[in-house]
Amino acid sequence: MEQTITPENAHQPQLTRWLDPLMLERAAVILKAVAHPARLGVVQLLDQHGELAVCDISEKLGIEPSLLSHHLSNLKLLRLLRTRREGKNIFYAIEEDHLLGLMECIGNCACKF
Amino acid sequence: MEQTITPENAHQPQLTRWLDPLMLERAAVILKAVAHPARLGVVQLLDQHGELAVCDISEKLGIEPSLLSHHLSNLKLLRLLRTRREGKNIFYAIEEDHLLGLMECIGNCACKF
DNA sequence: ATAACACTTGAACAATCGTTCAAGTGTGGC
DNA sequence: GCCACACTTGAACGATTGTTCAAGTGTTAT
Repeated sequence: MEQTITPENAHQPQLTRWLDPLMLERAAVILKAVAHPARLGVVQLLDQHGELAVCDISEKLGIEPSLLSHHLSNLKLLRLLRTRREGKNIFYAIEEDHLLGLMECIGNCACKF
Repeated sequence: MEQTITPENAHQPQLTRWLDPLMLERAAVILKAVAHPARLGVVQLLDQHGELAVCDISEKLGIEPSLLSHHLSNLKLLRLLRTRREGKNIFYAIEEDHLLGLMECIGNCACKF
């Protein structure tokens, strides 16, 4: 049932990269990992501050340390964030720079709704 | 527990857009909507072909029409896709162009894992 | 050694999502 | 009208996620 191509309905693909089924799986895993308001908030905060202790993130986002820790470990497990201990505190920062490109795009998308 | 800013650890935010809590919610909704291998596959196919009937997508992705229909209606509900009926067929196409920017970014991100 | 702080972990439960199936609507051909 | 095709819908149920709570580890200070 595909349309026949004529000059009027000709279509130019815009994606430069073709993702095979395995890549689609991986892409979905990464998207799911950030597809949560709290986790998006974390990424945004870390972009602003570069590095933050868990208690600071907890306070700024109004999320219980325990719940936040679960969210953070999700992101760390996928190597989207990294940690550094300094005394009693553990500082989180963005590890995967492509995350910011993603955030920028989703920002553009979300602002239209 | 925030770090004091000195020239050595100074940090430049990279995001140009600040998303408030409501926007973070919306962004998460959109991300969740695409965060599935089948739905990412649909977006990719539609970028390639411009417009496709459900039976074509079903065949190309190897997904049962019923399940595919559920996925498609998710995406349509959020106005990420649009439809057009022609005879017995219903053609789907990408409605929200920002989707492609998102796909491009997630492609870059996923290829590193 | 004890206590306080910062954070993590795991189990339990609730909430959401993905999939299947059976029944439904809309369209075109005979 | 009847049938076949293309697709949608809704209910059911399993699978995955999100959240809470109580108990745990590691660190510093006294």
